[in-house]
Amino acid sequence: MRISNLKNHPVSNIKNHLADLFTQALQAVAPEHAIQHAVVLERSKQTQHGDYACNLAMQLAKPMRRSPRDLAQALINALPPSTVIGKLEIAGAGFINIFIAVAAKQQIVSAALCAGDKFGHVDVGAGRTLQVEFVSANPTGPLHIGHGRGAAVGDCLCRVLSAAGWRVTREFYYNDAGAQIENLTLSVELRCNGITPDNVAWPDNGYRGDYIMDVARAYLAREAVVADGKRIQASGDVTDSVALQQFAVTYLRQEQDEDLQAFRIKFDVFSLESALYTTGRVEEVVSALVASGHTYQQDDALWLRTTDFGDDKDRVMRKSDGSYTYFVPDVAYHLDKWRRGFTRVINEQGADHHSTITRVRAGLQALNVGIPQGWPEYVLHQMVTVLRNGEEVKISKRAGSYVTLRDLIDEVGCDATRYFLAARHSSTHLVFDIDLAKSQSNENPVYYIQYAHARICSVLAQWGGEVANLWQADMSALNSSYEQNLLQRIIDFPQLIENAAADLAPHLIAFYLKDLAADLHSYYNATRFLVEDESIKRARLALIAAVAQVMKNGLDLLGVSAPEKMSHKGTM
RNA sequence: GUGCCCGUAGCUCAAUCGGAUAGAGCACCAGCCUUCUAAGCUGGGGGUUACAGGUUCGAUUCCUGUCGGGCACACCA
Repeated sequence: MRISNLKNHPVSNIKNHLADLFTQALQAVAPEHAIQHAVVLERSKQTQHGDYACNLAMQLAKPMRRSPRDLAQALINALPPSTVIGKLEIAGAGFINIFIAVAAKQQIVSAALCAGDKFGHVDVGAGRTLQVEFVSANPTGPLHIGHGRGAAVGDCLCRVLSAAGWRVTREFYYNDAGAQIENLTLSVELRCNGITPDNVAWPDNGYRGDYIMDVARAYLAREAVVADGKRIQASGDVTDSVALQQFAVTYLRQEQDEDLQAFRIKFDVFSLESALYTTGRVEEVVSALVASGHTYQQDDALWLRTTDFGDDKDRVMRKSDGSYTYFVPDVAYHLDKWRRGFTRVINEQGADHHSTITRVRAGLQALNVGIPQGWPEYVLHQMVTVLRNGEEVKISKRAGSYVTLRDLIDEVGCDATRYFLAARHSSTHLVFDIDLAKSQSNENPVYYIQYAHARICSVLAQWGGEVANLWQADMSALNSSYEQNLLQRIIDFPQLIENAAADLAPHLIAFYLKDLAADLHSYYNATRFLVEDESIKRARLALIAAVAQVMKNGLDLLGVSAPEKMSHKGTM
C-alpha cells in the first residue's frame, strides 16, 4: 500500500462512498425518484445493526406502492460491488444495514497516520472565504464569563470551519462610540476626582467596578497603554475629557487583549465603530437608506420602515437630537463586511442581543445591493449562570459584581475553561460551578481526554521505536471488539468535522473526544501493547498512535492542549 | 402582553437535516494495581424525554395548545 493510495481510500470518506453506491442503486431501481430522494446514511447505534444504515427503502415504499423490504432487496441487488462492504442485511421495517469489511476498517490506521495533523480535515468549504465575528465586547470593562463563552464557542467554530476547508477571518468589533463610552469616561473622571460609587453624586448608569479606579489611578500616574499597536500616554489632566476617554478605552482594550491572549485567541481584524463615523460610512448608509424609500420622518426623528422586512415595528435611525441609534452603524459595518467580499459571515454573540438580527438584516435588505435575506448568519449563545459557594453570582457590569474571564483562567486553567465553555450546545443555558470545576479537577472531562493522550505517548516512548514508520504495519491483527470500536471511532472523525461545521456546533467535538477517550481507556486496561509478537505489537502501537493523532487533532479544534505527560494532582 | 431560546435519570449534559432497545459523566453500591501512568477500568440500580393533542411505517426531534424557566421588547447600546 502506498501513501497516495491511502489518501483516496474509500474508508477515509466512507459515508460519501456508500452514498455514491446507493445513489447508483437508486438510479437503477427507481430512476423517477432519484432526484427527490437524496440518499441518507446514518451510523447505526447498535452493533447488531451493522456500522451504517440506509432508510431509502422505507422512504420509497409509499410513492412506489411496494413493500419496503422488497425495495430493500432490489436496492441491494442493484448495488455496485465494493471492497468496503463486508455484509448487507435487511432488518426491521426495511432498514438496509451495512457491515463494513474488517480489512477496510483496518486501513484507516495507516490513512490517519499518514495524514497526520491533517487527518479528519474535509473540503466542503473548498477554500471559500468566511468571516466570523465574535466576542465584540464593549471596551468599558474586563471580559466576563459570558464573553468567555462567546470567545470559546466562536474560536472553536473558526477552527472547525477551517478544518472543513473554509478560509476563515476572525474579527472583533469595538463599540467605541456612543453613550456607553461617555458613561465610561465620566466614571473614570469622577474616580480621578476622588468620587466613589457610594457617593450620592454617582450617576445611575455610571460604571461601579473597582477596575474604574485602576484606570483612574493609571491615568493620574501618567502611565502608557497599548492597544492594536497604538501607544497612548496619559496626560494626567482630568479636565481633558477627550484624552481621558482615549486613555480609558485603550487601557481596557489592552486588558481585553491580554485576557484573550491568555485564552489562546487571536483575531485577524479589529474593527472600530468610531471609524465608521470618521470615514463617513454611517452618513453614506443613511443617505442610501433615505434614497431607498424605506425611511420616513416622524416626531422630529428619522425612521426606517423595518416592518417592510419582517420586524414587528419600525425603528428610529436618527433621534430628534440628531444622533444615530446603535443599529445604524451596525448596518454600515455589515455593509462594509459585504463589500470586503465576505459572501458568508457568521456572528457569534450573546442571546441577549438577538433583537438586533432583524434590524441589521432589514437595514441591509433596504439598501438593495444584492445581499441575501439570511445574511449574515448568527450563532447565539445563551446566558451563563455562575455558581460560587453554591450561590448564583449575578453578572452586572454596572454593579461591578461579576466573574471575569481572567478569574476563570487563573482559577480553573485555560484548557478546562475552554473545554467547559465550548462543550455545551450554545442554545442551552450553561451553569458554570466554579467550586466544582476547581475542587473536582481530577474528575474533569478535559483531564480524562488529555490523560488518554498522555498514556499513549507514554507507551510509545517506552517502546522507543520509530512512530513515523508505524503506518506500514500489518493491521490484520486488529480484531478485538476494543480494536473494532477504536477503528470505527477513527473512521467517524472526518464525518464529525463535516457535521460540526455544517451545524455550526463545535460542542460535538468535545463529546466525540470523550467517547474516543473512553474507548481508549477500556482498550488500555484490557490490552498489553509491548508484547513479544512483533507483528501484533506493531499493529497495536500503530492503532494507539493513530488514536493519539486523532485526539491531538480534536483537542486542537477546541484550542485545548494535548500534553504528552500528566503530572498527578490531588489526593487520589 | 408580544417575539426568540430552552424543558431529557437526583445533578450537569448528549442523542449526526424524523429511525430500531433514549446515552455519558457526577453522585450511590460492589469489585480490579508484584505487568506499558488507578486523573484509569469492570459490573449494578436509576426515565411516561414537562403535559395534552396532531402529522406517519416510525417523534426527544416536526406542527398546535397548555404549564414552567431564561432573554429581549426606548428617540439605551
